[in-house]
Amino acid sequence: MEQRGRRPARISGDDRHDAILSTAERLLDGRSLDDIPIEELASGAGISRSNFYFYFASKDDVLLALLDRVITEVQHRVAALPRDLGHEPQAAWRRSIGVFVDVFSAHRAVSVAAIGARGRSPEIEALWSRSMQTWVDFSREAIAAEQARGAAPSGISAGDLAVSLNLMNERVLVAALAGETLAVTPDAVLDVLAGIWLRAIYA
Amino acid sequence: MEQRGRRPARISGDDRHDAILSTAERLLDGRSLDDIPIEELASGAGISRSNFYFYFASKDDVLLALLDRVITEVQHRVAALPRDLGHEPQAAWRRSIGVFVDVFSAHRAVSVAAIGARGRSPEIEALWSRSMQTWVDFSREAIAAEQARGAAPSGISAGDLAVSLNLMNERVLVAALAGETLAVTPDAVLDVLAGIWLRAIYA
DNA sequence: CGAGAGACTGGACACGGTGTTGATTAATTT
DNA sequence: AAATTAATCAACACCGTGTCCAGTCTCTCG
Repeated sequence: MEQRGRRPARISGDDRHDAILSTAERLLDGRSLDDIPIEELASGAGISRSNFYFYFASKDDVLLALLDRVITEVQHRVAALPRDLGHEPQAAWRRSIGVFVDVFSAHRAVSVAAIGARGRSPEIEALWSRSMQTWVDFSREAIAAEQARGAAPSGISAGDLAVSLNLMNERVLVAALAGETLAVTPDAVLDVLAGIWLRAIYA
Repeated sequence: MEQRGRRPARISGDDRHDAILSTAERLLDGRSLDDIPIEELASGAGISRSNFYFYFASKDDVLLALLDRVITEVQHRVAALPRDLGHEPQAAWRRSIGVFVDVFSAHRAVSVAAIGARGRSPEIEALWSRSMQTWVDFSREAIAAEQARGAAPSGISAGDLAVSLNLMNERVLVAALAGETLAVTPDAVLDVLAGIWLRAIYA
């Protein structure tokens, strides 16, 4: 997602780009993106407000880049997971869910901000739902396989289960990370989610 | 509601108030609140933009009023539910969930907009989480009772289960109502949610 | 070394939306 | 008919975004 037309040696351009990103991630800790004027992102990165637009088209564009990093990390770790559940399905499910909990927890501010920005930014919405789609597909196939081999009952379709459980994960995790009043405590999240998944899938 | 006739000096005021509300609900069908300028709410209600502020402090204030109506309706119907599950617990759970699905589906646009506005409006956030709290309390106690009488296993705490399942309902329902690409079809929502609740609670 | 190319700045500006003020009109009470 | 109060609107001040551009700094290469 980079268009590099900048042959010349000066590297500082990329530095600035990254400086904006890290400034954003830092400021995002404690404030919502709406409350952060572009001026502040720029000055935090040591450049002027006008020059900000040389690197990003908007604040949401910055958040998009930030989210992209996080999602890439998740995808890598998900891809490294075995496609079938092995002989210890319960532990395998737990490990899968653990990937999300781990990565999103490690980027708390970005995750929370990105979910909040879904409503106003089509790009963020698109990136997010594209990723969700792959995770849902992954889950659906695994559930279907368990149902096919008779290990799981088929009262609820694998597709509906996969969608609902993934949406639950999203919401429960964000609530915990955002410190909402109604949330599971962060260190219990994995246990609770994994527990519900197993019960919902194997009944 | 009373005070019909010629007595009250301020008939038109209340009319305007309501006109704004219904204009908002109408416009909300298809557009997000951000995309609706106050000017349009005002003109839809037959008044000038400035005069809008005589009735509401902001757009979010309108949405708050709208949401309040919906939540009041839910609370009434929830309150009418028997506090214990009777001799047909499964049907009782399904009925409870059905209340939410029914009411929020009947006010699709408002529900979706309100959830989206939680991020920026503390009042909406407060109203919503206050309501969520009562539903979570309701569920938690019912689950705890089932666990106490040995009908449900206690591997996951009643509190965590109640929070997670309610958050799942919120997310899955909104996804369906908003027509997100990743969603359960609206008429399957109740079956799927009830199915997962029962499995998660009774394992 | 000095010229040319980016990178970068600061300031001006148009725009769109929000929220406020104060004067004004209309309805009602006394 | 005077006083009161509700309702209304036009005009204004404000804020953040995004655009533009003329000018400056600094690196690199011929």
